[in-house]
Amino acid sequence: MSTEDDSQGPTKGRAPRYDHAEVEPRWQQYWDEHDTFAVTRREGREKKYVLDMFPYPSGSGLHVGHPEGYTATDIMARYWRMRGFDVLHPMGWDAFGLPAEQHAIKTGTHPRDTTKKNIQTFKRQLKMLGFSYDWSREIDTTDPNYVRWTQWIFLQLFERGLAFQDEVSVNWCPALGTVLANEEVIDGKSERGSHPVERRPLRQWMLRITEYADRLEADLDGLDWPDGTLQMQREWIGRSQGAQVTFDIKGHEGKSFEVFTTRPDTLFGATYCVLAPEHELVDQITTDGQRAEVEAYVGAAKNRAERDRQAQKEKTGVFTGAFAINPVNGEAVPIWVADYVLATYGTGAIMAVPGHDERDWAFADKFGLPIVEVVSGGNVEEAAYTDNQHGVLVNSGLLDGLEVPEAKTKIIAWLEAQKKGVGKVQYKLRDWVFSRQRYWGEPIPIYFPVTVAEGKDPRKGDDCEIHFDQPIAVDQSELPLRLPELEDFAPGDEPAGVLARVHDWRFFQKDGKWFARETNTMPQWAGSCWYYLRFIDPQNEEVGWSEKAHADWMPVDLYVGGAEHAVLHLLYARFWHKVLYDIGAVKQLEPFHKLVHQGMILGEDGEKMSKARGNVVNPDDIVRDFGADALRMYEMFMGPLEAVKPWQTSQIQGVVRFRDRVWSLCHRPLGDALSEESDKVLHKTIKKVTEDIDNMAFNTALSAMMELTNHLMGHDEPPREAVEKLVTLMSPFAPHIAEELWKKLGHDESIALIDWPGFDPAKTIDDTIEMGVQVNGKTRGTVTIARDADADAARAAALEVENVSKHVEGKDVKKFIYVPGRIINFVVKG
RNA sequence: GCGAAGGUGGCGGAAUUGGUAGACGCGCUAGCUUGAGGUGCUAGUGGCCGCUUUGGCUGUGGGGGUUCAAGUCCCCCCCUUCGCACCA
Repeated sequence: MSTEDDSQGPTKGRAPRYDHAEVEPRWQQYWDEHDTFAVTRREGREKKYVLDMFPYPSGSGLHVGHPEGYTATDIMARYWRMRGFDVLHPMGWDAFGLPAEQHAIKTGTHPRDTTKKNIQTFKRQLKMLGFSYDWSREIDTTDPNYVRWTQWIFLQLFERGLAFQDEVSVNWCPALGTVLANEEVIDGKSERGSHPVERRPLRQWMLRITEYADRLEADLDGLDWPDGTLQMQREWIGRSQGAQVTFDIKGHEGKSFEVFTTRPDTLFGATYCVLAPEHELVDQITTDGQRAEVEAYVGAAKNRAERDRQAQKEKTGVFTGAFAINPVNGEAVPIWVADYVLATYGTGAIMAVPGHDERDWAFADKFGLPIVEVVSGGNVEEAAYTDNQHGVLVNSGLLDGLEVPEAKTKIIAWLEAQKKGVGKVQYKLRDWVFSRQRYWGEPIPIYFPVTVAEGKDPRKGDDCEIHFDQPIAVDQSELPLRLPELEDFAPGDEPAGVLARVHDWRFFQKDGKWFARETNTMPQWAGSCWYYLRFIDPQNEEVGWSEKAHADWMPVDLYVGGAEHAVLHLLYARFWHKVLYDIGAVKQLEPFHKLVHQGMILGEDGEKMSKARGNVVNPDDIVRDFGADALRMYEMFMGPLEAVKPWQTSQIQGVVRFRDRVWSLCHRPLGDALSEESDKVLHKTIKKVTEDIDNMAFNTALSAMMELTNHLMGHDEPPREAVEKLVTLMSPFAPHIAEELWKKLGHDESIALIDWPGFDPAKTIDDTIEMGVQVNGKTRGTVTIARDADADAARAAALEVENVSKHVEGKDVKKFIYVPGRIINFVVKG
C-alpha cells in the first residue's frame, strides 16, 4: 500500500472506505452514554407519543419483519424530535406466553430464565439497529412490579362486576392435560401429538366485554385507523338490529323459548323452529318416539369441535317431535335440533323462514318442510328471496301490503303490545374467556373460602371443599400476588391448572379460617392491554401511572404494528381503556389516535417466511454484511410501509451505494457557493422529504434524497449547505452514518438534537417548466415555457416544436387546450 | 360464499385535483477505471419497427364506456393476497 491515494484530485480521490462495523456500535454507545433519547416534558413544547407493538421475545430472536415497523416509528420519533416535540418512544417485552412454558415442560428450565435470555437477545438486536428508544422506560410484563398493576386492573374489573365466573365449554385434551384453542384442534385431535380432544364444561373467569359492545362500535368513528381494520372491528362486534320473539311450546303449559331475528317482518313465514343441540329445552320437549334419534344427534354434536361443526356445508338435523306456536298466527310449527344453530349466538334458537333465508331454505328443502312466501318479489319455489329493502308483504295478515322496513316497525310494535316479543339489538361479540390453566401468566388475585374438617390441613392434601361461588379479591396492599416457584411445569390431569398442585401456595389460613387461591392465570393479552399506560410512568410504585404522566403523554399519537392484531389485541385494549375511563383512571375515550399496520415482508420466493420453507432472513446477518443503516433504509425503500412485499437481498446494494456516495460526497472539499440551481434542488428535496415523512411515505422520501445526492455528485466541490442538509435529512433513516458525517463536517452536538431544516416555498417553484405537447391527445413533443405563460404564448411556443407543427399543419384546429403547468393539447381534424 | 386491499418493464416500485406512464433502485449492456475479490465512474435500458438525426406504432390483468386527454372516473369479466367463514 502506497500513499498516493488521498492526495489525488477531488473527483478521482477516494474517501476512506466507510466501515459500518466500526462506526455503528460507536454511536450506539454514544447515545447510551449521553442518554440522548431519555425524555422528559419541557415547558411550552408539544408532545408526540410514538408506540410500537412490543414484541413477544421468542427464542428465535428478531426477524426482518420487526425492524420494518420499528424503523418507521423510529424515523417518526427522530423527525418529530428534530421538529421540537417532546417524543416518548419506548420499548418493552410482552413476555408471558406459551413457548417459554412449553420449553420449561420439556427441559425443566424455568420460564423466567428462558424469558430473561430471550429478552437479552432481543435487546441486543434492537440496540444494534440504532433505534432511539428511551431505554430507561423499558418494561417487562412478567416483572412483579408490572404484574402488580395488571392485577390491580383486574380487581377494578372484578369490583365492577365485569370479571365473573362461568361454566364454559372448552376443548379439553386429557392426554396433554390442557385446554386447547380452537385453532389447536384439527378434526377432533390435538394439533400437537394428535390426541383425542373432548368438549367439557370448565369453570372460567370471564370479562364482560359485551357490556361495552355499543361503545366499542360507536367510538371507532373518531379514529385515524385503516379502513379495513375499522371494518373488521365492526364486523367482530357484529351489531344487528331486530327483535326477540317468544314461541310457546304446544302441550307444555308455561314452557317457551326465545328467538332472535333480524327479520321479524317475516314471522308469518316461520314454518319451523330450530334449537341448538346444547339448548336446555331439547331434552325436555323431545317426544319418546324421537328421543333415541335426538340423543344420538346431540351427543355427536357435543363432542365435535366448534370449528369442525361450522366447517361442514351439508345441513343436518333431527325433529324433536314437539311443536311451537307461531305467535302471530297461532300455527303449530315443528321444532328441530340442528347444529347450524349456534348456542353461543343470540338465544341458541331460531325461527326458520325458508322463503326468505338461504340456510333455512336449504334445510327445509332437504327435510321437506313447508316454504311459504311472505315477501313478494322472488320465486320461493326456486330459492330464498332475501332482499330486505324492496318487496311487499303477502300472506301476512296485518302486514299485507307493507314494504319490509315498515313491516318491521309495525310487527315489533304489535309484538311489544301483545307481550310476545321486543325490539332488540344483538351483537356477535361474546364475553371474553380470561382464564388459562397455565403457569406462566399473571395469577388472578382472587381467593375462595374453604370448608375443611376440624384439625385437617388442605396443604397436606386433606379433603376440603372450595366455595368457588364466593370469590374474594386479594387486598390491594398484597399485590403483586406472585407465582410460586416450581420445578415441574408439566400439566397434570387436573383441569384447574398447574398451580392447583402447589398446595402450599394455594391454601392459606387467615383469622383461623382456610382459603384457597385461584389457580388459573391470565391470558397473554392481559399485559398488552395496558402497557402503553405503564410506559408513561414506568417506575411509579404508588400507582400504575400518575395523573401528571397521563396529562403529559396520553393519548398515543402513532401506533404501528401488524395487521394480525386488527381485532383481538386492539379490541381488548380499547375495552380495558374504556373501563379505566369509567373509573376515572384515564381521561380519553380511546387510547390509540392513529394506527398504521406495516405490511408483511415475504421471503425471496414470495412466500411467507418460515423455518420450514428455509426462507427466513436473519437481521444479524444483514447488519454484519451491510450495516444497520443499510437494513433500515432498505426496509423503508422496499415499497409503501403498509404493502406486503418480498425481501430481495440483492436490492440492498442500492441503499448501500447511496450511503457510500453520501460518504464520499462529504469527503470532497466543500464549496461555499450555492448555485441557484442547486439551491432549488435542495429546497425541493427538503419539501419532498418533509411531506413524505409526514405521510409516512418513506420509500419516496429516500428516492428524493438519492436524487439530491446524484445532483451533488456532479460537483467537484459540492456546496457545504446542501451537503449538511442532505445529511440532516437522512439522519432519521440512517442515524449512524449521519452522526459520523455530522461530526466530520465539524459539529460537536449530536445530529439527533438539531433542528429539522425548513424550506423556502418560493425556491421549490421553477420559473420555467417543461410541458408535454399533445396533438389529439398523443404526446408529440415537449416545450419549456414560463410557468405563468398565457395561452397565446404557450400555443406559439408549442407550434415551434417541429414534430408538433408537422401534425398540426394543414389541419383544422378544432380546439386548443392549455392547462397551465399541466398540458398543451391541439385537437385537430382533417 | 361474504368483506377488504391489490394486478404498472426481467425485478422492487414511482406517478397532486384525469394532464409528458415507468421517478428512484436492482438487474442487464457498452466504455473507462480499479485489480484477489460481492469496486468506482459515465452512458444506455418497456416492446416492436425505422435509423444519420428528428421519428412511427404499441403499452399500466382482459373487454367495453365517458373525455380534447384515462394507470387514475364508470360498467362487466379474470386473477392474486389478506380477513371472516352457517351470526338467524
